[in-house]
Amino acid sequence: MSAEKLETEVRQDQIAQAALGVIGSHGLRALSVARVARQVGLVPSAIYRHFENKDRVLSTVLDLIHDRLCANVQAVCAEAADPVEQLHRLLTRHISLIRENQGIPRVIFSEDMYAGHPERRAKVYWIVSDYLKRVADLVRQGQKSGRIRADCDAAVLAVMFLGLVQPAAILWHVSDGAFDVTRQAERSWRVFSEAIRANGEGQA
Amino acid sequence: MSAEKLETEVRQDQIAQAALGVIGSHGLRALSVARVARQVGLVPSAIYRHFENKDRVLSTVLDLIHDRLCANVQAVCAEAADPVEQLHRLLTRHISLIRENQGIPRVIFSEDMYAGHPERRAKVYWIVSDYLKRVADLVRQGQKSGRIRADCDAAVLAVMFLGLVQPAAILWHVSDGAFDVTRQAERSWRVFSEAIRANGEGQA
DNA sequence: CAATAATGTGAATAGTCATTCACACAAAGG
DNA sequence: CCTTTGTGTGAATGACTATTCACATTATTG
Repeated sequence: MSAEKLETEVRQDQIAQAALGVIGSHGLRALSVARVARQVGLVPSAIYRHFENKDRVLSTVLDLIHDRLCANVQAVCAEAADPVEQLHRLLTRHISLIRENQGIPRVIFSEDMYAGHPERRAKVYWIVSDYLKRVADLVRQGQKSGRIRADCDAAVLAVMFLGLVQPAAILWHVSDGAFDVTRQAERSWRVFSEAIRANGEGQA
Repeated sequence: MSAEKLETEVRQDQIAQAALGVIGSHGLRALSVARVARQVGLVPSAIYRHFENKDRVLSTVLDLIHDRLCANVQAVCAEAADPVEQLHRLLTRHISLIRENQGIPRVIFSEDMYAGHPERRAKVYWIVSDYLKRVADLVRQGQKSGRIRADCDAAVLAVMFLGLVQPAAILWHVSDGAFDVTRQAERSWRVFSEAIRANGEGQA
């Protein structure tokens, strides 16, 4: 019984998404070539028609993650004009993203991803740095327009912003969904947004 | 060539520490029984004289982590009386701890640790929750004594507190030490401590 | 001092996994 | 129509890993 023949680009996409899915539901350790193949409806050896090896699959998964993170930043830029509102929306979007796709934090935080692979470690670092840079840009815009206090380094605030989601996300998946990420995010956003608002600005 | 004979309790300790060390420097995936044995100066099969199986070793590693986290909380309670100062010191200690022992965040955040092991997942959740509960207790004391604003849930602030270190720690190890955790922690602590201080309190 | 229990050793086993290879089939282009 | 190229298959291989077992050695206890 042979699977339908599809173009290599389609398969590469399917495989990367399947891999991210497997990581999300079963962890990086469970990511075997056989498992990904089964998910896509292929036989293990077929994977090698589309990828040189497992490393390349993981590399493509990283690209996928990068794309999704960037898409969120672009989306909030289009949705709102006020930088503080953009950050708020980004927080919400970020939470939705990792809620729907647990594989993302798992890939980023799992050192097994890059232990012994300096290039991959560098790639992960680049993805996170790139995301932080974009967040910092939003902050800087807010500082320029006078909505965010200017006496704080934008980069520092960007990392803090990430800190609003990260422990909550981890608690959420360690607790197997019991921890209320959304509530935590809302409440901590209130504290954070008050803290970064420029003096004289009222609170929403 | 036979290794020195030591009591099982000593060996258990050595093995757990060696395991944490291996995870810290090479990741959870590299944690094989053989590697831990070599680190301790034993032969793989000797591990089974002291542990039923690999799972038990990992369970003991979790106990080790729990002990160290609790030790930090107790230490800052002894060092300072002011809750805000206690939190500040805890932040510093936490950073030192994970800097010296990268295995700790790796074990906690690596879902491979507990994927498919519900009891272990529960144990990790318990460790994190217990730590958060202790941090929240510090916050609550600060609220009672009027040093920390009372209009925020202590548990929410505790998670935020964890958020001050966590992304920084990850950036630090993904960047292979290039990211300046200490600087990030100091600056974000400034923002955070101002944000949680009760109105009318001056800033240090 | 003898006996017993605890600890360490090396070889063997069984399982999993990534990767390779020879072959099958289908579409595209000459 | 036939050849080439791209995609899919199943079997085989080699590496690595956790775990077990029969045996050796050392410490402890009566």
